[in-house]
Amino acid sequence: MSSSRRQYPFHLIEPKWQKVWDEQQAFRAFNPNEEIPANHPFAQRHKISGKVSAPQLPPKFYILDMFPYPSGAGLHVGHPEGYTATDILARYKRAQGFNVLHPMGWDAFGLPAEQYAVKTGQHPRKTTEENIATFKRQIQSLGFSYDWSRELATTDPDYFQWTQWIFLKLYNSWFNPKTNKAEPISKLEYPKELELSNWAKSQTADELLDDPKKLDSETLKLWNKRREYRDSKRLAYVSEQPVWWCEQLGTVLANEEVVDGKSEVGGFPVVRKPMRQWMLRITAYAEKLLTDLDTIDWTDSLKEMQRNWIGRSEGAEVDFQIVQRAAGVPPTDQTKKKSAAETDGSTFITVFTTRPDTLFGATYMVLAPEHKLVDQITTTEQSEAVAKYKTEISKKSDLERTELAKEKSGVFTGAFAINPVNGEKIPIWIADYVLASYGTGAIMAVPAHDERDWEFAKKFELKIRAVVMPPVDWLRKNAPENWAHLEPDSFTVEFTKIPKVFKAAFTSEGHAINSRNAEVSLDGLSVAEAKKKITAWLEEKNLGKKTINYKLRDWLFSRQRYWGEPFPIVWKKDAAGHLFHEALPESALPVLPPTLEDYKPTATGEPPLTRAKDWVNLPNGSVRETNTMPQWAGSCWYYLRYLDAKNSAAFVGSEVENYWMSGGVKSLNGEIVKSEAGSTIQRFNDSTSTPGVDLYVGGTEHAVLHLLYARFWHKVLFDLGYVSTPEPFFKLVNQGIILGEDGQKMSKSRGNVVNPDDVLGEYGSDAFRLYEMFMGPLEMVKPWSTKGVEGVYRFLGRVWRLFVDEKSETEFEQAETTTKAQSHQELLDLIKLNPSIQNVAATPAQLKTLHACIKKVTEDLDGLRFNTAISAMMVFINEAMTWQTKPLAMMKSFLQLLAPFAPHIAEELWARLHSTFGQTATSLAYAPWPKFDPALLVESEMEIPVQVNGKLRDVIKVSVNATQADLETAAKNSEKVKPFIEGKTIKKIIVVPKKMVNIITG
RNA sequence: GCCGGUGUGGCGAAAUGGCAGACGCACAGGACUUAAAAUCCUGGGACUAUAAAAAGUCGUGUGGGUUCGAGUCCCACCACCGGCACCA
Repeated sequence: MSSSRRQYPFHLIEPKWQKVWDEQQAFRAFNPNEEIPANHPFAQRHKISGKVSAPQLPPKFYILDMFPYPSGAGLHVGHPEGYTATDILARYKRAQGFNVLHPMGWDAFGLPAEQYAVKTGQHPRKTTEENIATFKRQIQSLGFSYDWSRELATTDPDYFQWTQWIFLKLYNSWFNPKTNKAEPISKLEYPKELELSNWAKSQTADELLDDPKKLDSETLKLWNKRREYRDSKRLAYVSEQPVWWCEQLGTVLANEEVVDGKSEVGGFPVVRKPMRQWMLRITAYAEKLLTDLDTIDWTDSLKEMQRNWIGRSEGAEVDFQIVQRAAGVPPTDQTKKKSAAETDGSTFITVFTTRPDTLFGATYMVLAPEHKLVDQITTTEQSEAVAKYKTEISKKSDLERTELAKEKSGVFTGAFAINPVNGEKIPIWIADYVLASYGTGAIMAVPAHDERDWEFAKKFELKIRAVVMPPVDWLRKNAPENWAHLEPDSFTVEFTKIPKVFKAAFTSEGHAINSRNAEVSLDGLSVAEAKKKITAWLEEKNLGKKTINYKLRDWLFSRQRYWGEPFPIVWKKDAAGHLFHEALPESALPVLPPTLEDYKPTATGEPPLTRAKDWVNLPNGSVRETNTMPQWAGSCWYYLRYLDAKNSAAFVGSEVENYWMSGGVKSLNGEIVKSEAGSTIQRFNDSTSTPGVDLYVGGTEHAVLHLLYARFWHKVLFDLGYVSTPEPFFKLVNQGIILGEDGQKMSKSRGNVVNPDDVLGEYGSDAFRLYEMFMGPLEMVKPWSTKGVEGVYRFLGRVWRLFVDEKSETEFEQAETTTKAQSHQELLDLIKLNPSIQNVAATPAQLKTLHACIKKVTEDLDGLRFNTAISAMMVFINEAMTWQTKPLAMMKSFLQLLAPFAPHIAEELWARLHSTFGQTATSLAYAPWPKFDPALLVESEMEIPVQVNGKLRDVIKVSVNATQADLETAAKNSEKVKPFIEGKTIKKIIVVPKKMVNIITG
């Protein structure tokens, strides 16, 4: 990099002020009833000190960054983009008088540290601590106003004991559909057949288990059944099911961590493998997670991503009776109803459809190859083909199964089902285009109105019947030849004339045709009407019911890793040898992981923790759970721990939680409103603070992972009464990624990675911060430009020279290169204030320039438009450069505007202004934000554009008080306008007061 | 395929329906300097015309529309970016 002349001594200024802020603890945020030192700038600004309760504190403002994973590579230029935005806002809100909470911490569990441990044997904790130290140094060198007293790392036992504590809450809760919220498992109601005898009720579980002789086998059986029932209801439960297993990573992964059939981390192949895993019942919250999106201020695209991920579909479940069964199984009585069918297990297949209106067009059925009824219904003749197909499918990766433009495949089972609306006997197939994991794993196929069913039916020559009326122009294109000539009238009324097979699937909406039986007719109804009618009929006949399905699956929560939170769970055996799990008591927290010599994952999927035999086997004979929690666990609630980071008695104190998340006492005065979706949200009477985190900034990569998981945990904690808001993050903004200088994504292989340390060394942190914000709108993707950094750096140089005496700066520079003995402060003291700054009154023009700038910067900060706020300050400086005399008060105001963006240079110049004029400087960080005076912005004259027929011809100067008539006259008299209106009739003159004049000629 | 977003000078970008291109970069010319760097001043959308100026025409992805007036609103497309994708 070029070693051009330094614009200003940022290398002395920046460390100086960072040290001052640190010594003052200037950015400590104070909790209710926390001791506020009288000499703290916050105390002085708000004239409070000592222990102050929530109502006496200023209003809260919680500004949060997505905390980083401290990788070995150190900070990249993308991190400070969001951090700078939040820091500017934090400083701005502090100046406005808010009690600002702006914390930072470390999402420190994770694979890289563990992989490094596998390679070198170095404990992941050591690697993690080193990386955190690097990250912290880099972040601190940027002068962010974090309250470091609240720093946390997810790997600290003091932290993760509460992560484990929250897991216990999940474990010990269930979702009560009657109250629509999570409740303690102790309140679970058991079905009648599982009720205990009075004697058994009087015993504790341990008593029963300790002395199996006390138990007759019936009681033991019942006890086990009750446990099974209870365990099946928990929000954290164990399930043996096919999960994503990644051989290379040696662990299972959540759906959200699998992208295109590969692991999101590392891009390794994943395969489906049935394993016993911990799951979290996020699906119970699908509806709340969806509807509550309406109550929070996120971007549409982000909300849409979450909506898509949750994937709500309304439709119906329909029961199809099986009429031909595998050899050796007697045919069932076709008149049997569902309830009877349930007990014999296999006479009905239930499908899910979003188009029950097309039920009359269902000409075959398809089951997923993994569907549990497949083997039972397959006929002897077809059993070989079915078995072969199933084997083929199981070998395929999911990527191969979902490959685009793949031809449909499938096999007939030999069995048939009865279409309940028309009694038709339809074949049952299995095919991999039906997914076992969605809906019921079975579909009714309506080839006339579904692309996939159409393709399948064409390939295997299955019956196709149209039951929805397409529009005429669609018919002209897609009806068979002998129908193509028909005129529109032929199609409108007589349904019998409609061709039953078209040349393609018609999937849009239309009126129903060919859809009636003796009891019900859908013919002529719209899709919506037909759905309603047929669903009602199905429900009446006990053949089906209205249903809602979600794409969202329960969250696979265990990993076969070392470097994660151990589960606070042990496994025990009862007297009959049944294995069951049990929660450790809260007093056993934190459950620390053992130290291992070998951190390697095992090929079998046995977690590495199983190697620590002494740790795993407890003296009482029980065995520890050896899986660990995923990295997302720690990030699900860190924003709550910041509120009360040192609390050893609770994950967060309730008074503290209420102040920061609900505005403390303000929430009591606030309005409780129902959202459209019916959930309760809190709004405050004053519009200044909002429920939850007021502003959360981070990358879009967390749109469906972290942000969905954290909302889920928060809602559980809300239901259980531990937090006071239903949503954690009120406003959320995604910063756009920063590309390399070549417009490509930054990567080592491209060699276009910009190292923040280099930029800081060359231009200083104020310039770096300013540039990150000046590049463009926060949310946009934008390429890095080193020349652009130089541009804002030059701007800071101009600011500096506006305030300091150039001669004295030359002396300073000479002193710096020659006399090494002087301290930094002594060197800085050589620089004197620019004599053109004087304690005089400002001219009206100067005031106007300043107040225009205050207005623009204030409004832009409120709208997070940092780039244009910086432009406004540049305009001010360009103008101020031309002034002979610069009024002191004005220059102070400008520094206050600059301070959130470039805090070091602003503090330095602020201190100089005060000392030079014999004033005492209080910290700029707490100086009240300047207010603009609209009266000063009013002009006496203004320039008005004059158009003729919409084309600009002149700009005239008129008095602001000019009437419409004045404007008309002035416009017509303009020398430049005259040639365009001479000899023409003026049809109309449009005058927009204070805006423009438009003359329309004939 | 579906959903969301974005298209404006050489580049990053700015514009409550009312002077398109603020601000910055790059570039060009000038001042200062032995010279360079740094700094300061000036210029600039394209095209036509001109010695120069004045002036004119066109111009915000494309094509329509609404309006006295459209980058901005409406309709139909195109391109790029992001997400989802055999979810019945």
